[in-house]
Amino acid sequence: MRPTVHDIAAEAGVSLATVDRVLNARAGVRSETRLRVQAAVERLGYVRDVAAANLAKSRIYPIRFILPSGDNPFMRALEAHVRQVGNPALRPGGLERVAVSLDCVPPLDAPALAAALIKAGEDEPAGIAVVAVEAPEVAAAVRTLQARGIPVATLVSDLPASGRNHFAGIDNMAAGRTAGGLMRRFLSGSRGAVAVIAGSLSLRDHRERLDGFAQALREAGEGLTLLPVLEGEDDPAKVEALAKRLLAEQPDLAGIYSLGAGDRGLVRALAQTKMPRPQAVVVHELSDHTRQALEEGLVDAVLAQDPGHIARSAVRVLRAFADGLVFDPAQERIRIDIFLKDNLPPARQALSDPHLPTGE
Amino acid sequence: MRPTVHDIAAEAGVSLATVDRVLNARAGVRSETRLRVQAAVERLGYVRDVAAANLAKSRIYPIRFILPSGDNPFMRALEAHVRQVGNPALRPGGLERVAVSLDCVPPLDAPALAAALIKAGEDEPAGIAVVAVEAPEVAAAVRTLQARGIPVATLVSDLPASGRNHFAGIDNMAAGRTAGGLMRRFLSGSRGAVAVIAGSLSLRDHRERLDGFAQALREAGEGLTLLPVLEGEDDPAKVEALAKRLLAEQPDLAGIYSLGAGDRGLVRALAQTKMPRPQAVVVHELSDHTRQALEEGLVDAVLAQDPGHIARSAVRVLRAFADGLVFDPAQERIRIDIFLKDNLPPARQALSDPHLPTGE
DNA sequence: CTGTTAGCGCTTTCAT
DNA sequence: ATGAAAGCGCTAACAG
Repeated sequence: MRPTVHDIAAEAGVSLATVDRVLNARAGVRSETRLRVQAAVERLGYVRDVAAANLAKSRIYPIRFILPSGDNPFMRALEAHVRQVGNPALRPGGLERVAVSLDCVPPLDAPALAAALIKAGEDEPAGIAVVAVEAPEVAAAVRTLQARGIPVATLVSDLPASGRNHFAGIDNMAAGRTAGGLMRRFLSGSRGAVAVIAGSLSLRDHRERLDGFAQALREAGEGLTLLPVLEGEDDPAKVEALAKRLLAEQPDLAGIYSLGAGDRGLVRALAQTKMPRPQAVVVHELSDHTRQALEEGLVDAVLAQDPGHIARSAVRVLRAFADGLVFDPAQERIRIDIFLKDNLPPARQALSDPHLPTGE
Repeated sequence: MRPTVHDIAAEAGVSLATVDRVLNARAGVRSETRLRVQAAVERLGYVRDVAAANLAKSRIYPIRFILPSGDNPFMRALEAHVRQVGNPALRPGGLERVAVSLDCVPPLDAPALAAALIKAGEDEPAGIAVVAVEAPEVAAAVRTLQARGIPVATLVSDLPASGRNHFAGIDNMAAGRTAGGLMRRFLSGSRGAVAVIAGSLSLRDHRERLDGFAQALREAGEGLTLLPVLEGEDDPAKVEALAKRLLAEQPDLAGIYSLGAGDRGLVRALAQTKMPRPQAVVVHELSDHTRQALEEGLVDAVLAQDPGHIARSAVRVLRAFADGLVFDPAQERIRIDIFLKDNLPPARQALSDPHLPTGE
């Protein structure tokens, strides 16, 4: 059996309450006593049972998520996962004692986001997770929250200047480089123009992907020229218009890298065009549309990040920060997933059947 | 507040003990009473607090892992992660109440594996996780365990015929297809021979990868011919010898797919050869050697599965089976990771610093 | 500064 | 067939 507070109380010759005070670094213990307790902890190799502690505290962790509204499929998938993480009926035994609430604000609207952050902090949640827009007022809001002792994690798009506690998302520079590397190999030897369609360069993730991609393509040094970036504001209609023009007016178009959302529009343009299609098309995030486009060969690779992992990870990490505990960075690293036609995951999975207890 | 057993006892007009009996499907409750309790559960939307239940039961889950011994770097990495999952000091608040023990048996030795399985089942563990070898005696051992009520999960290499409760590993057929798809694109247009180096075809994962690869290459229909499979027994020295012969005697060698272990040998052969190197080399699993080979351009892509994820997932799933609980299949799906030079994860990460509690 | 005591939500004797 | 009461490991009043 693992040692308990009782064991270390006995070992140190003090009461439970004193042990608890030392363990939780509360004031009001003579330093000599504290040392005795700490020695006992060391000697017995005591490790706190966090589940029991939380039970005793009746502690629940209120965690607020702030996501962009709108019909970006990735964000809607993230929202669905966030709601699921917060539902105890859906994950008994899992991430417990968390009360998740969720707020959506219009995308790309920094003042609205900053206001939502401040409001989210008002009732002292255990942590706040937010898809950031890179703007001074947002960074200021994050700093204000942290000053009030509320841990903040950015999701998907980072805001390092704010000093946020954690970023749950992929390394977007690496993602851009990966896209560039794939494009180069898919285009091996051929010459031509490569287009990039972004959502908005005021999103840090989009800027970083662009930088990484440009870098990888430059290194290629081959006959590939990078066209000026197009911004489609993650809007399928705008992206479609941009892509149509591109296909019509750029006869030597060899590749397209779509690093934001709105791929529905791109896919439509590709499906309808009468011009020869570019040899390599790389997009971001798995959705019904991109999945189908991959299967049909309209798209050659999808770079993705797992929204379920992001939601769970954000909760775990914020909880760890709230409690002053360690977490495992390897487990919380969000992978850059590369999907080809051949390794597409099954479309959608529900919870496993409950395995009835033996006896029924 | 979520309803507790007290609430449902009051609602149903019975005592705590009776509620507990119904909740745990234990005998000795009149069916009329049972119905009353179940109705109360429904009405109040009661969900059991698993953490509290485990605390009350003082339950710990003894889980046994059986892995192949030897110097296969992937298996050693898996072993390291398994040991970490079982160490409460390393993951406070995480996967708690699990006592992991680990046993290694010689690779590819079915009788030894079967014996180890039977032995592992002797003291009634909560679950057993095993890297399977496909052999009748192993399947029989697994069935014996299950007949005794012990859930079994296979890791990495599956054994579906045994009726194991769960498989924690990638879809190896899809992995093979993915390798084939990459190879085709990397070789776009060129003609030549493609070699496959496996470990042993008595490992189901190796056979499945081979099948998927062959299938993808056939579909390609281009000028690529698949050479007869080589078996290197996952041994670097043997793999090196095979690869050297291949490089020397196959002048039109366009690609190599190494789907087992022993890649150290392959990398050495590639580094030392004076012949032109094949245009595309795809291997499995990230290790110091394959990572470096990727960075140096000796290898073009690494397919991988995350050993940390496999270890954690196996424990979560076995625990869910032991308790008759649901789990989230999407969370437990092991991804086929594709690593290129550009999206290599950082080499190694330790636990995050403990965030000291406020007040100290 | 330190100790006693009553619970957190659930399970488990032991009575009835 | 059902209930009362103690206790899992920890925290939180409230006394001293």
